[in-house]
Amino acid sequence: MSVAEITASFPIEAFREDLISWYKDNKRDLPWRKDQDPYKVWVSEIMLQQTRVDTVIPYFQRFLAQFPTLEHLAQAEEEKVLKAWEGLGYYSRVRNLQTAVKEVSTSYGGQVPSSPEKISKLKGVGPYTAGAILSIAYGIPEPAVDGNVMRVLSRILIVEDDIAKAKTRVLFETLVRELISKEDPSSFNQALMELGALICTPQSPACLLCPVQAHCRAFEQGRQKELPVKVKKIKVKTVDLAAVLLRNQEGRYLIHRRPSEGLLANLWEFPNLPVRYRGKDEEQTLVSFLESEWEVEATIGEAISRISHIFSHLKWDIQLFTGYAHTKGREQEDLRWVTLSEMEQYPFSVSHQKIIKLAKEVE
DNA sequence: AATGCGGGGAT
DNA sequence: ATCCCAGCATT
Repeated sequence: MSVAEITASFPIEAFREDLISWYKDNKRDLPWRKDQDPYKVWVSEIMLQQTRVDTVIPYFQRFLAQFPTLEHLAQAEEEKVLKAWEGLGYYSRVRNLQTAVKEVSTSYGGQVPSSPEKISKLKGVGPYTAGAILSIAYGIPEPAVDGNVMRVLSRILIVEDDIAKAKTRVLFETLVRELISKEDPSSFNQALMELGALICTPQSPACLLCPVQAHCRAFEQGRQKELPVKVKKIKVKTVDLAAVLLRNQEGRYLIHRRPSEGLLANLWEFPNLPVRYRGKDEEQTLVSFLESEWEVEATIGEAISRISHIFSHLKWDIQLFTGYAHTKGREQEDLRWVTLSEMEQYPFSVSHQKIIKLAKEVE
């Protein structure tokens, strides 16, 4: 959806007023809200990156006591600065902050720049932090889109783009440029974040207490819990497997039916097993496995292929061997010796279909 | 467009 | 356990 489509028929002015007046009445009394000193705003915004307000408060107070001005921080020993950050995490934040503060001291005469272009060049100042400092310290109507803002606006306007994607943040920045109060951009930006922190929370938003409930499309449709859309990134784990194309004297191949539950349930496959370390005697592991599992005596030949197969949540890396079976092994419902043409009747997963294809090429 | 980077609170 | 937090730099 385009920005124009999203904001069509949205009562921008009423939304602004309801949001900002709620903010002014309900905002928390936080230590970095005592004045608009750009240095203090800056420090607070860096500390608040991926870090909760309650965690930041004591760090902010100690840090400002120790480094009360930009010049104090610029001239401090890095080790002292790191010590002040100890336990807060993401330590590159504070090393970048000191680098940037030194830059401001030498290149800008100690004045934190007030243009988007210049402030964005400072180390550690990304799109969010730039907008936050510009709007809060200088009253400049720039968007400051963080996780709160994307959550709140995705619900109010029903934006279904995946907020994990980088370009979605750009979409929200464009939206905020339309919505933001030109009279009080500081309150507007902070109000969106405050709303996200206090009312429009991730799991169970307190819609009945929400000052902009009347403007919220998600609430109207009862969809607030579906938003924002965020595709969870699953760390794809690689599983190394050794498999064997096992042939007997009749030219038949051994296949096995997978368990009735779990991954690829009831599909057929070639004998295989996970190997802990790639290259560590897969052959002998296969021989032992075939013997103990199915009483098949086998000789493993050469590795003929490497098959990679990606699932949604894991990746198989299969090393395929040829093999010759001396015995038939235990008769089982889930174990069969079949010819290549008979094999066509059995369901295989794609990764094992790749093995069939290889078998046909070998024959 | 992904990934690494810290640590902790809420559910 | 999992999510997510006033994100950014690097690749």
